Amino acid sequence: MRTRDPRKESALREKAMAMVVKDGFDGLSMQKLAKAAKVSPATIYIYWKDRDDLILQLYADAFRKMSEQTLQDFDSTASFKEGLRVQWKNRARYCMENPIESHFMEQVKFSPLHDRAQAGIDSEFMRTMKAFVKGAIARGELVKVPVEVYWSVAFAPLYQLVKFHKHGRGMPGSGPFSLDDKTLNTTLELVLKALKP
Amino acid sequence: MRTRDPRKESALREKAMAMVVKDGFDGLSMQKLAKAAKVSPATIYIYWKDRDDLILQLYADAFRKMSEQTLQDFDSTASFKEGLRVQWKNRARYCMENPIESHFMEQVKFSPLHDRAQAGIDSEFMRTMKAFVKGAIARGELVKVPVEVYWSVAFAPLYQLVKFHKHGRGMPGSGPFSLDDKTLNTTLELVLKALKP
DNA sequence: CAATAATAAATGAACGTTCACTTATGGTCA
DNA sequence: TGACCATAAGTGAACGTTCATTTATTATTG
Repeated sequence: MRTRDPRKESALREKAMAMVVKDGFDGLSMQKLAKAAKVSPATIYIYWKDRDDLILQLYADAFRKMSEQTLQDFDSTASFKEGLRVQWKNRARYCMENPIESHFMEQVKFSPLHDRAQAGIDSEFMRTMKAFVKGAIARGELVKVPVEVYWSVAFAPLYQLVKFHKHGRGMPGSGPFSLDDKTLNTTLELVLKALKP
Repeated sequence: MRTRDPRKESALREKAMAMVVKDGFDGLSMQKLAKAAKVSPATIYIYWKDRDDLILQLYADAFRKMSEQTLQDFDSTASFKEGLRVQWKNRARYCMENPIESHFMEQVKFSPLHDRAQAGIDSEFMRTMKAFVKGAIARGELVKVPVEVYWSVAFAPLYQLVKFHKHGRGMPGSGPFSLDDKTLNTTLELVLKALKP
């Protein structure tokens, strides 16, 4: 029995995400992907059922990786402030170190595939995050608000900063922008201020 | 000389945005669009140069409308708090009253077309927003931070709430979610707290 | 009548996917 | 050890369909 060549699969994964990031989902054609990864179009269908299955699996794997890295060194018994700080640092680091993968995730998030992509994921991650919020509220370290309000205030600013960074510039008409530790901390402090009871 | 039928153009505009919202940019095919708007495919090319031109013009018009509505009743001499409140209310109202149009804008924003789409826009809107921020900082009503940090904290939470609302549910695994005035105000208060010096 | 709107039909290219086929390899038996 | 076989990996060319766009022609109106 012939064995699979793992380099083929990883080449396909890499090129597929790069194509989506560069040209959107329109830009991901199976034949162009095959050419970019130097395999036959038919080979893709050995690894994935079809185009959607490929995208969905790429998303699921990226999500798993992002989740793990975001909760690295996260101590659920620590204070809210410390917990959120760790999550911010980790998430920012993940985005910086895996720009294509994280950009790809964002593309899926804002596509009609997002529902199906999220559906196939058992989210330990989400459960941990929610427990963190509930605990912090119970201990009086966090203003008592619906979880959606919390999420919007706690993380949306971070995502926006990362988006500015990825784009290389800030507001339209502004000069170049690069997300450094100082900017990240400044923003985190504002968010912590907002969420303090 | 024969005159254009404005109903054809508006049908095309409406159906085009609806198709992008429903199925993403993959889903916007010129032939399907023609069928949906009950015109010949060739008719589309009377109104727009090509597919990209169509999308770019739809975006430019939507952006203009959004800008106008966001700054409706906005008084640049009022306090920062009141100014931001007006902007939030207006923006939220625009999104609620024009769900397809605003969703379409978001799709463009997260697509590779975004740069070209923004490039063709003379943004009076952005200039007003920036002047508002600068003035508020100068008057000591707003914490002194880079404009990107301000933007991330001041508006990203609003966009996230609208996204939850459009999606009809909050965090994955949570129940239904609907953005009401109370939730909007709660979040705005948190943001104002964050941005107060 | 001149000019433009609007169309039906057609264009070649690109799409996702499959088919018929070849190649490589771990296990089996000598 | 080495020949052989079953099995899955991998391929190039082709499938029918749909894509964006154009062409040739007709319809409408200032």
